[in-house]
Amino acid sequence: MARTQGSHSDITGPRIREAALRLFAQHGYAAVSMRQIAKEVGVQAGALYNYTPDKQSLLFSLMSSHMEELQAAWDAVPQADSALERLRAFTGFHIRFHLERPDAVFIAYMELRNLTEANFTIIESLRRDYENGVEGILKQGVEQGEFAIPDTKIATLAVIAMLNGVNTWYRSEGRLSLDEVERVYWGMVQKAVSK
Amino acid sequence: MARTQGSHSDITGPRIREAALRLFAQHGYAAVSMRQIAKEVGVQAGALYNYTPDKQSLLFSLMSSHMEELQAAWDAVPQADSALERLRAFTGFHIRFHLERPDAVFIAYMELRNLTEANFTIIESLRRDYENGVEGILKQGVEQGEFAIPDTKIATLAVIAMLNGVNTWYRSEGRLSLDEVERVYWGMVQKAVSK
DNA sequence: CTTTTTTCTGAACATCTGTTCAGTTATTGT
DNA sequence: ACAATAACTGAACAGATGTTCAGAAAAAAG
Repeated sequence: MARTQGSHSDITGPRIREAALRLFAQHGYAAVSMRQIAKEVGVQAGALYNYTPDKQSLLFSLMSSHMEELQAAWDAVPQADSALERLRAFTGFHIRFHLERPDAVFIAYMELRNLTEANFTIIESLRRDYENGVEGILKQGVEQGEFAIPDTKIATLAVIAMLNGVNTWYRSEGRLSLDEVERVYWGMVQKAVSK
Repeated sequence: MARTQGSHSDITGPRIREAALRLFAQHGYAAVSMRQIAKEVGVQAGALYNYTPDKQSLLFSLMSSHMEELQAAWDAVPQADSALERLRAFTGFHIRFHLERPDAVFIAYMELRNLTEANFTIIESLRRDYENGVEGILKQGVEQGEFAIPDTKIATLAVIAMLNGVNTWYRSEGRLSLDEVERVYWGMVQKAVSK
């Protein structure tokens, strides 16, 4: 056998990325073989190499796509004038964006150590850009006298870490709605940075 | 060759655990081979099996030891009367304990997916015990009217997630001392749960 | 219908994987 | 000094690993 019925790169390509994303998130990059990914897609392992030069590039591509989508989505959110309102918007955005992509988020945080040095540098830079955006809000709030923050860098990381935590426990069938989760977290974030 | 000069289980045993801990944290459980661990210790791979029945047991042992030490250390901290003071003590304890064992902490959070189902259940149970202790403080604070928390379960996870974040950026040679880090985080935690 | 291009198979590659175990040496006990 | 035990080696095992590639079949283009 060779080319199969209905095969098309527009279909197989995305399916490979979806399978890799799910499997990497579930078992870890190192624990997942190219043959497992191929099997999930219904294809032989060799066929994957029409879509990625190697396994490492596949991981990097998934991570950089995620980080760029994150940044682009946040850039698209209209910014209010007051720092408080901007921070509230960020809290909601971050929670919702991350809950929509648990696998990608998981990989972006857990598989950094499996990137080559060059690829790691790139992903880290993207992450810093995103963090700097948040720190900008906190700095603005301090300047305008809205926030009381001894160290905006730490506060940035603390806020993000706190919000990321939602991914470890939230289940859509659970006790709380997305709106309620957002409200509870916003309450804590808002108080944490206030005077 | 066979038994080597100066070999002793009291020495080799701990060295295997240390090597495994560092390597698992650095590259991930699945990415580290028994031969790599053995090489680090200066021994052949077969010798490891005098100290662990298999690789999975080694991982589980490292994780459960960490969780039990964590719980024991927290139990040993004298508890104040007021919830506010207990929460302050917890904040300091948690930050310091975690910063002293970055590798063990990393593994305990990242390698859950590489545990067998039975082992996962045990580790999860230990983690819940620890979390319940924190939630107890928050509940007490709410009852005594010291704290304003709409959902103590979420707040517990949020506080822990925020504090865990310190491990991702803190460096002992860095800008801030441990005391300063503790003070900054306590400021945020305290405000986040207050009225 | 014929040609070209795209997509995939299936086998092969060298190397690595966790684990077992008979045999060998160092240490400990008598 | 010798016997018993503890600690380790080195080879072997069956199978999995990432990656390459000639060839074959389906789809698209002419």
